[in-house]
Amino acid sequence: MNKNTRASSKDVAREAGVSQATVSYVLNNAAGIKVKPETREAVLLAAKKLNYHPNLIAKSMRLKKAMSIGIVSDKSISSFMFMNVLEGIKDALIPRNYTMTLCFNRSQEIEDAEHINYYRSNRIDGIIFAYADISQEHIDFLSEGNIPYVVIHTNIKAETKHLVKTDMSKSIFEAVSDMKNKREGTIGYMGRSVGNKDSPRFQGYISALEKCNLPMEDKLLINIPAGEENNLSYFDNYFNNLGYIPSAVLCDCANLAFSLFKYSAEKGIKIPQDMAVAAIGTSNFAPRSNPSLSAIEAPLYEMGYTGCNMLFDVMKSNSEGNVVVLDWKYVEREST
Amino acid sequence: MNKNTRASSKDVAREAGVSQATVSYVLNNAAGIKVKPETREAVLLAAKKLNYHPNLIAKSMRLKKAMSIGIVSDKSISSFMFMNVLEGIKDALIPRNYTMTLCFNRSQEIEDAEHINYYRSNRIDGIIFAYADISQEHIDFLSEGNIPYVVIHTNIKAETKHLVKTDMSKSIFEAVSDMKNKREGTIGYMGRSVGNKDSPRFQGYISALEKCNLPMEDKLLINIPAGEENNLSYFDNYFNNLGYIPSAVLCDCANLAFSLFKYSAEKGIKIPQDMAVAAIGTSNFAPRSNPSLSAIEAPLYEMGYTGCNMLFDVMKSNSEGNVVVLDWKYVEREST
DNA sequence: CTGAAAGCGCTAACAT
DNA sequence: ATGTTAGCGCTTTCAG
Repeated sequence: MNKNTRASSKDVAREAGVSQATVSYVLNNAAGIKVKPETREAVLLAAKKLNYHPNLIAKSMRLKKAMSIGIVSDKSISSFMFMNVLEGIKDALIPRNYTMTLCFNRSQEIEDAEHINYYRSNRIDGIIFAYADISQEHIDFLSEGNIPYVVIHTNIKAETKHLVKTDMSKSIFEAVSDMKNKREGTIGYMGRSVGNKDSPRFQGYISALEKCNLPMEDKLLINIPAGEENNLSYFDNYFNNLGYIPSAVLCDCANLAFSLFKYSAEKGIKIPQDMAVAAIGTSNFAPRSNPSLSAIEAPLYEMGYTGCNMLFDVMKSNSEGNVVVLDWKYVEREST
Repeated sequence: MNKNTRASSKDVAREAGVSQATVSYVLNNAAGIKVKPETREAVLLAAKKLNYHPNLIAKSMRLKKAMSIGIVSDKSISSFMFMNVLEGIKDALIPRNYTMTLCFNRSQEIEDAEHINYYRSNRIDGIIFAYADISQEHIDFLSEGNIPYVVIHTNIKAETKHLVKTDMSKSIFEAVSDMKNKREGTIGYMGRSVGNKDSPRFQGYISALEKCNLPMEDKLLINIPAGEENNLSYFDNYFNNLGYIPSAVLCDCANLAFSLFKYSAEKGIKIPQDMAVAAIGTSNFAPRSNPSLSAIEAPLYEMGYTGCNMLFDVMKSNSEGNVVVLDWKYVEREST
């Protein structure tokens, strides 16, 4: 394991009594090359005996590939989301024996950005922007420079040809109809997105109600501003104003639902018997709350996996462009 | 910028009318080598003209260094902490032109761990465990294998020779005496660590009280279990039981303090005029709350920076071992 | 002060 | 079916 005593493919060749080329053929399972079984065995044995690990820098050099991709993210991303996307990327990387190089985006100048530098100096073969804030200007720069990249984001403003984005309308519909099927009644909605024409969450709720032939009234809505998720008095107002307990409530983020759980426990409202609760949003706590939270969740892992595979397409064929839309998932748990 | 038309140092040499060696000397500011100013100029000009970026894979190969270090972390780490540690690592990496390779720790077998593989195949020169759960067995494996590593952690159980850890006692004392100096009275403590002999937070509070000659009573303490930070009824109990508003309260995590802010606002308790509040713990929200939160914070950036520099020592000299203890910092804001 | 040349460890024509 | 060999782009002795 000592750095200067590591075995090279030459050593393996000598040990196995074959040429270096044969070692390479065997160890890489080179396509279209036939190797006698006993030769193969000998090579494999020698490699094991010498504890041989191919030097990837040398391979990289020869192949003119960095065998690594750069990951650019945003400082503010939650680690839960980041890690899940990364897991997906990772699984797409493993079969290709690629690594992830973390890039920091500190410079204002695109030219000086770390990922650009890394690409130019052959340290990475392509770039994934995972939930990173990326400007149109930046994207254009990459396109013009022929730098392989993919953007993974749930709602990106800039126009880009290589994109993995998401759609939550189907899964909101799924959640709403699930709740409707389980108990007749009305379905309320709470959160910061109430009334917001541009919010896919709120709009998803509205059109789900329509499709399900459920009544839509202002009383069923309550706007709870960001940061007020833990303020239980909003719930008092909501139920007092409504005058009854609706059969279900959809929250536009998970924390709001957890807060509602607490309120309900205090008031003796049983979930899901008296009222079902579902949330739109991804949280690592959803499976562990009491009751566990049924939620409409971003396909984080798939976004990473798909995005990474897409990047390899771009790197290989210089793909013209590809926009993939992944559906969010309705994950049914105890609260509905 | 196109991959197959990138200029090499050979191209620069030809353009400048010098040899490849001279290009290398100039671009690396090779120590002990004198180059005529006009030659240097010519090289620099040619490099700029051809938009030359040295191929780091080739450099890596020649130098027999991967020029990257592996980062191993824990899935559960908060992104705020992770990112801050990473920033520190990054700043230690930049002057050395090193990159960060992200490692996932999925395998149960140490032998198969990604960072071990990466090291053996020359993809990384060393490993930083940043807030990662690492077993004694694992550390011993690294030591025996002579694999350069450093552990960065606030409280690690395993014994390790290359460690950056922290101490919060001084800064807790600082916070307590600051609050005492500002207003006479008693200083309470709340949180999950109350009564815990092994908690550096609670113990830090206890010994700070002693040093400051402040009274210590059970009534000044309240145990608020994890997950109950938003349950304001604990505060009711606390103040009712105590019978008065203490001059200050120390919370053992930031979220608890934010909750206390909310409670105080409802009850008309002015912070810091009626009661000062400080917290032990790192939160990105502390500077932005209302009032902003005085807090005892982990030196995240410094931990990363110090740990990374330490790793380079290990890689260079095979350092025998080094344990650095960094102090937490008392950051005074509006709430005290 | 600068150049020629070797060589890092690997892969892939090409030759046998 | 396997071996020979050139060469990826760089750094660095060694010569001049």
